Amino acid sequence: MKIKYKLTKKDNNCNARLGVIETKYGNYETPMFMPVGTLANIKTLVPEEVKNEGAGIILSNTYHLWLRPGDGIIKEAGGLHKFMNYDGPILTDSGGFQVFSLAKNKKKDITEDGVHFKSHIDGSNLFLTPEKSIQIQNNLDSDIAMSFDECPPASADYNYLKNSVERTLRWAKRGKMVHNNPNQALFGIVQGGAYEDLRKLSATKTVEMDFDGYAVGGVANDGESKEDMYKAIDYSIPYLPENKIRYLMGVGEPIDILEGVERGIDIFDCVLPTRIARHGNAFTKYGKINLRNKKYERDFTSIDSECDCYTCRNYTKAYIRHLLVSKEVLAGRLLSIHNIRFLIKLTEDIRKSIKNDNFIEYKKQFIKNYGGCKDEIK
RNA sequence: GGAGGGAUAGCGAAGUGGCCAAACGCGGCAGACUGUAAAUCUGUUCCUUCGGGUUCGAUGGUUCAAAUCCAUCUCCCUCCA
Repeated sequence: MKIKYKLTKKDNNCNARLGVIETKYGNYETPMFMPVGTLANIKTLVPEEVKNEGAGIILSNTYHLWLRPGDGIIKEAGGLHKFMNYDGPILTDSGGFQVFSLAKNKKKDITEDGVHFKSHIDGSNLFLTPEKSIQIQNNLDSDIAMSFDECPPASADYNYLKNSVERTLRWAKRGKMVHNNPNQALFGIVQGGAYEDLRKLSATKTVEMDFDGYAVGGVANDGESKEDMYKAIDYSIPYLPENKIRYLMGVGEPIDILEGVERGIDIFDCVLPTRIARHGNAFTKYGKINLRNKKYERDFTSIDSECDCYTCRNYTKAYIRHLLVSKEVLAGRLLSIHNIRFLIKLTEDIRKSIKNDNFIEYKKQFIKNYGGCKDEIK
């Protein structure tokens, strides 16, 4: 069955909203954070561990799985869910972002037909098109497929963006035309940088094609300012229908999630919680902390005494620091569990606050704690 | 007893008259990370009141100038008796 979205409540003071995503795996409330498992795994974790922290939809990636092991193999395995043992909803990114992130500073050729670029694995020539991306995602049999878009750098100028937006619209149409998996939702992606007219153009034209959901893309890229990112959302949201999911791609800083929710975003994904975990950092309500720091050497308390994650219930900062300093993989695992839980708990609290009509107050309080008084976490 | 080799910053290790406060690696300390080429990358690591000060086993010497040359001493390693 294809996922369905139901809007259940709109906030009185801003664009924040509550919703439910109905799937064959169960119902999931939004706003929601989706952990990223690019290569058919949430790095260092097994599905049970991700689910135990409250995860619903997770992400995986067309480009990476196309190259390795190959979407054909995953199809043979019975689809991505079976292949990776995740019996929950999976959203697959289209590969558009990889063209941007992998081929950055390298040879790539974006044509009307598609994108020629080089494999990050062996340098071989690759050609990805909107149709190909949809076909791969069909083979993966994800629950939500994303349109193949161009994700231009934040530094792109107006003219470049305009052409890019128009091409991405044509790509979206082509992808939609070949998409024929009745159990798979297909989302369109709004581009246009921080320009109001381009976002409007991209959003209205994408919505005209009638996708199952809409994403705001091209944000949080290389040195983009926060203001531009918020503008990108503000300029897109007014043109998106209320009864469809709105997805802010790639965003996962706690404050950005709050800003996104306030502007009307429903779902988020980000590599940040798992990446910074492997690099020794933990989210806390007082900001990010680096567990490798010497000050935690004899800190025999958990990362956050109020956190209900597996890691905080069982391990101390001193222990995690020891694992980090010793380069033990368990450190990255324990921190990934905590960080994923932190963002999921954040969205749970956000939902609660919207239910209680005090989202703006909740957001204000969260931001006041976060960033300010890091030492309180000790 | 004899012959040779060696001692360099927390550790390992380059350097063998000036460009040396001394490469590089490790260790230490810190930072970055937003649709994952990331269990990665970057910075920093003698002291300093940022003017400078004190270093290359120790002491003395040669020289305008010494981690680098000479002398003596201390310790370590290898080989021969």
